Amino acid sequence: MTDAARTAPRRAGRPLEKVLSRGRITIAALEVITIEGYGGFTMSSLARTLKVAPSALYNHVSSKQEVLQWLEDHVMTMVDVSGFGSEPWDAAVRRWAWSYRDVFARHAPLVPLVAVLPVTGAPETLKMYETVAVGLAEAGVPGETIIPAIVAVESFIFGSALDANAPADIFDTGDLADSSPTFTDAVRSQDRTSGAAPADAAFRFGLEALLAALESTRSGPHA
Amino acid sequence: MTDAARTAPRRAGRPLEKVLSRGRITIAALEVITIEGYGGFTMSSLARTLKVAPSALYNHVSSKQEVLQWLEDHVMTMVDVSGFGSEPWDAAVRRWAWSYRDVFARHAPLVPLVAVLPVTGAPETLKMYETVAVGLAEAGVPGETIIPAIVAVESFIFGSALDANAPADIFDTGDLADSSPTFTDAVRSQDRTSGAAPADAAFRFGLEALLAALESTRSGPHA
DNA sequence: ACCTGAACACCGTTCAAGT
DNA sequence: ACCTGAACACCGTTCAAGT
Repeated sequence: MTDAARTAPRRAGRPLEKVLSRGRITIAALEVITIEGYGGFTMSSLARTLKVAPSALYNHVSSKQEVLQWLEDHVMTMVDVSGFGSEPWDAAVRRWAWSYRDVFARHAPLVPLVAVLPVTGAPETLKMYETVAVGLAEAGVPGETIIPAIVAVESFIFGSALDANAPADIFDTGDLADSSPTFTDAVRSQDRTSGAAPADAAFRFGLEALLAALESTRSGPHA
Repeated sequence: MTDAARTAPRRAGRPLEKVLSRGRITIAALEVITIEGYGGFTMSSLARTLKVAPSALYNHVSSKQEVLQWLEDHVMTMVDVSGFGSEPWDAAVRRWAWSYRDVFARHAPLVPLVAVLPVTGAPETLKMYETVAVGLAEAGVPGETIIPAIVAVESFIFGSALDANAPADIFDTGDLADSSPTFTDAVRSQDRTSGAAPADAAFRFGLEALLAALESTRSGPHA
């Protein structure tokens, strides 16, 4: 008999795991949001999915905010870090950054929360940071530059995730076109390389700029 | 007698402007938020400041969201674009970007709204874009690059504005330090040039990266 | 045309009472 | 230890009734 089984004995017929736990609550939250969107995500709808009274949730969670923080950490596992250790450093960063942006474009309401998410309570997020930090260190990015670089890329990603949700006509100047001729012209002639969405062209521009800056900080004969 | 006066006659003793108008509602909203913060900003508190019943607001505004969009456009006037036309292009972009980030760091809850703010209803925002677009065009940035460049810089600014509100210990790994040695090391050795806040070091890194990318797109013998 | 006051349909959260 | 049901203190928004 294991220690765990001895300290937590259970009657036969009962489920092996508690109905309400961080894990179960988190995936229920993801389920609600996938089906009903963030607008339909309430403590009530979450409780309904878990077949429990709303008040029961508060035996396991201190607030809706905390559920969202759990969800945020979970969503981080969907970000693709597989390039680190298997591809050249810049390809790995590209893969990571694009998937990071795509994931949070689908979870835009979580973006503002990231600024308040301490890594202590977000183990998956920390795991991602560690992978990226190792990747940059092995690429020869100096130690004191790694955090500013990660934060800069991440800030760009979060802003771009919000921007990815902008309607296509957000820059249509309408009847104000006369007062903003240069901007209106720029909108008309904007780069649409390979039919990419405007948000994608901007993301590529910024990401490549950040990659070039990273490249210029590298030292030594690294891969 | 002016046309305006003829078409809008008023009795003596009445205020020259209506009590409730986009302008008045906007500055009342700013007042509430400055004093009570975004958490204290409700249609009720807004109405109280304007000495009016909450329901009265709906004769002038379709939703709280719309008030926030008006506010967002107003906040844009606080961004410093004075460098364009008076400084070298890169200094002008630097001044603009830093002040843009600072303004929205103080108004972080408005950040997610920007993705849904059409320039048609945001004349001040459009004015800012026009100034920046002219600045970049005169600097020799090609027309098709101007929009992607502005969007990239802006996305970086919005993400950085959120990041500027992060607590100082957000990257403290605590008892998870063992499982993330490289990241923990990087946090310990991060660049603190001239005692700048971590968020500032990251912002500088990213902004200079974007400026370098802009520089490399310039053509011709421009200032 | 624009205001008031009452009402509606929600929220997130708390807490006594049960098992 | 953890659940239920009722309650609380709010929200944003609508609408009939007034002027």
